[in-house]
Amino acid sequence: MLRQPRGCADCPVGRASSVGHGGACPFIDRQRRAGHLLYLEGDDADGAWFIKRGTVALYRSRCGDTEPTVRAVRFAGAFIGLESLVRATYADTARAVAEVTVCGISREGLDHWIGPPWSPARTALEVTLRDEHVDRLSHTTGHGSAISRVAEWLAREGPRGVALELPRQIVADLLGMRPETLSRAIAALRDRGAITADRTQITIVDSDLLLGPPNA
Amino acid sequence: MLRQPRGCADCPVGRASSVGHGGACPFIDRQRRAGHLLYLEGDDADGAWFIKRGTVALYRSRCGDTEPTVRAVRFAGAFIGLESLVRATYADTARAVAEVTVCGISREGLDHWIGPPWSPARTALEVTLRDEHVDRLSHTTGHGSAISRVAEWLAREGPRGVALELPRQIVADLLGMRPETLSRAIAALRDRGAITADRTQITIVDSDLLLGPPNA
DNA sequence: CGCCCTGTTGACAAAGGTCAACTAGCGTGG
DNA sequence: CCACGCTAGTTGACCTTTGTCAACAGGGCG
Repeated sequence: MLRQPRGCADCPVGRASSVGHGGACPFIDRQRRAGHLLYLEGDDADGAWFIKRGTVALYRSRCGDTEPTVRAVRFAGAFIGLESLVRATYADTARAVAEVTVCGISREGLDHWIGPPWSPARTALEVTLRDEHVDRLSHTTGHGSAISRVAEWLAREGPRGVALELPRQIVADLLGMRPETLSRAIAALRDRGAITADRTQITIVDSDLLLGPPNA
Repeated sequence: MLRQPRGCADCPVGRASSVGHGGACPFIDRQRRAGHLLYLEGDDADGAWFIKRGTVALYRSRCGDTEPTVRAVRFAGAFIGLESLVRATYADTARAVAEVTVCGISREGLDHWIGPPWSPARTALEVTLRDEHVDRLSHTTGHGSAISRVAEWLAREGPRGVALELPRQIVADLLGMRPETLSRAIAALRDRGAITADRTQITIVDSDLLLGPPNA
């Protein structure tokens, strides 16, 4: 049996690993200083962390253009990097806000720890992680003009046909704007030649023009 | 063995329930018409659904004041109401956007299906659901003035001491505003007498004044 | 002790919210 | 089957809010 750091029997991860009842926790704890970069958005998602002490900020950049903004903060008791289970790359950049203690595990270790594929809990976890991820994409937090948010959303959801089915009121809510503003943004993209749109459907004509010129 | 609807062997939930290998899926499928209310924010969270066909919109109201807005949309293959595992009440109102087929399960059934407490996958799922929920609270999507968003955030996070530890830049990102705007909002709340604040810490003086008069 | 970084304050501009009028499409009922 | 009315969406005008740019101040760390 591995020597476990003190307190692991009280830690949710330790408990789930039967620490104190003959089990060994596969997570390895480390100290990181304030500002330490845990992982970078877009890097290979090769592991996850459990935060034992301290605070971690999750940054995400919008479409690669501007500098990333904080999309969430994680405190002691949270996991970060769990997208390793369902994605090839990290969805965020994780940085320690203050000094932290994090317990890390490799992707393989995580895969093994979580248990067999198609167990109910793992299935629910994976579906939740995937949904959470696409939510975040829509939810480009206010930053960016209404037109660019609509354009990014269309570029992402258009191919899946979603734009055709959802009422404008719901789309406006998702993008954090008023129906009137959405209508104007759609009109602007139509004038730009990127889409054709009437009040019942939207078709992407030119993907380059969609995201291309915010300055036109 | 229960009779399973066709296609359950291909459904993630069915697979996780070993349908086709002697298992029975505890979820029961139902048809619901467009606009059907599946559950209401604040109601007892007494079960979850898996969306087999169609689209469901999740609405959430801000602090009870205005009418709810759509915070997310769930498509076929998603779960809704999984917060039954970690919360006493539903966090959102779920409404069918178009005609849907949803497979429902009671809270007890879900608890049993997900497997024993303190299994690794269930632990990770529960932590993820809880974090997702608090994220959503911060993430009051743009709607509402800067001052009211800051006030709600302070009212929620202040007691936990979070406001004291996070740098303003991060708080501003979380609330979807610029640091300058955050600073002005804090100054306005200080002038209102709701808080005392200098550049290193914030103390709530009068909770009523915080959320109370948006018209003052 | 001084520099740098974070936060604050001010003035201005622009983006988006609000209110109102109008139109198209759809469902309902005669 | 057609007409009516309702709801969702569009467009216009105006105004508030917030973002932007710039200068400044306080605190912490070297």
